[in-house]
Amino acid sequence: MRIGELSERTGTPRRLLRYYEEQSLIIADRSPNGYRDYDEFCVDRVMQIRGLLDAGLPTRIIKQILPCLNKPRTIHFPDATPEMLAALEHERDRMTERVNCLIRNRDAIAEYLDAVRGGNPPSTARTLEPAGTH
Amino acid sequence: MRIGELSERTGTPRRLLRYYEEQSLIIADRSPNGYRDYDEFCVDRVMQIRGLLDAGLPTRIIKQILPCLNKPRTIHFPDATPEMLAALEHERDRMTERVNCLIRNRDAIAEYLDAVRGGNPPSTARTLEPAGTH
DNA sequence: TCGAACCATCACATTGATGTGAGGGTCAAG
DNA sequence: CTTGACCCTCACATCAATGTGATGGTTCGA
Repeated sequence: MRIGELSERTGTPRRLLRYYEEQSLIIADRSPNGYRDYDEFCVDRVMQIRGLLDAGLPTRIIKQILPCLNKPRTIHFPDATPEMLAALEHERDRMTERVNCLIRNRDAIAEYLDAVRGGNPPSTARTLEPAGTH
Repeated sequence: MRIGELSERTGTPRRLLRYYEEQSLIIADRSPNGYRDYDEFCVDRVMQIRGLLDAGLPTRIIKQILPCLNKPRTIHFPDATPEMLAALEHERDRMTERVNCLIRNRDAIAEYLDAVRGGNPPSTARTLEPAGTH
């Protein structure tokens, strides 16, 4: 499929698809005329990239992570250097922190909304502390 | 406390503390000499801001959210317009999506790491789909 | 009184993720 | 053959979150 279709199917501007390619997040074959030719698989891939970006990960990290998230990853383990594994562990922990922080604050918002709309103010004030971002 | 101490205690560059103030995320009194004078409470506040920023929320949104997250929020409900409540709901849902996406991908990384280090490859390949970011 | 260590504002630079447009090929349908 | 809808590659603009430095005021201890 060409870039226009991928763009429509993923809701992603063409500009960004080219950008993701430039950042080595996706690869595209080229038709003889030079047009990008995307695999069907790219649809999921792009959605995943957008999700990770939206979750706050930079492309640099996503590029590292993606190879481990490939669907048939049972087959070939990429060349996993110790440094790379350490980086992954670190990123996993950062993501956990992020999740906790997000959940805490989201719940606070939800609680506030419930209180405002339910008419009964929350009984106990809750203290919020974001995860330490060292 | 002055900006230096707040900077140290929160691990945040002074530049950013001034920036957060410019974005109306924190407020500082001024000493007669013009120095910023921060309340003790600002320490938590700044940590929270950093957590939210790190979680991917822009300052514009954080500014909207923060008033609802104040500790003694049992006392005075801010002027909650319907539009504001709707915005909060929307943001709450976005945060939920974000959380789900992060968890999915984090678990995939964790599973990969476990597999690599445990020596036994994962038995079932899992398909990952990020939350639709409309 | 002088210097070190604070603080202030202002302003320009950078980085990552994007927007936008110019200038120019490809190709199918009319 | 021409037109419209694609595609290409630059390349510059923007926006938010930061870095960095210039220039100068305040405070305090040696």
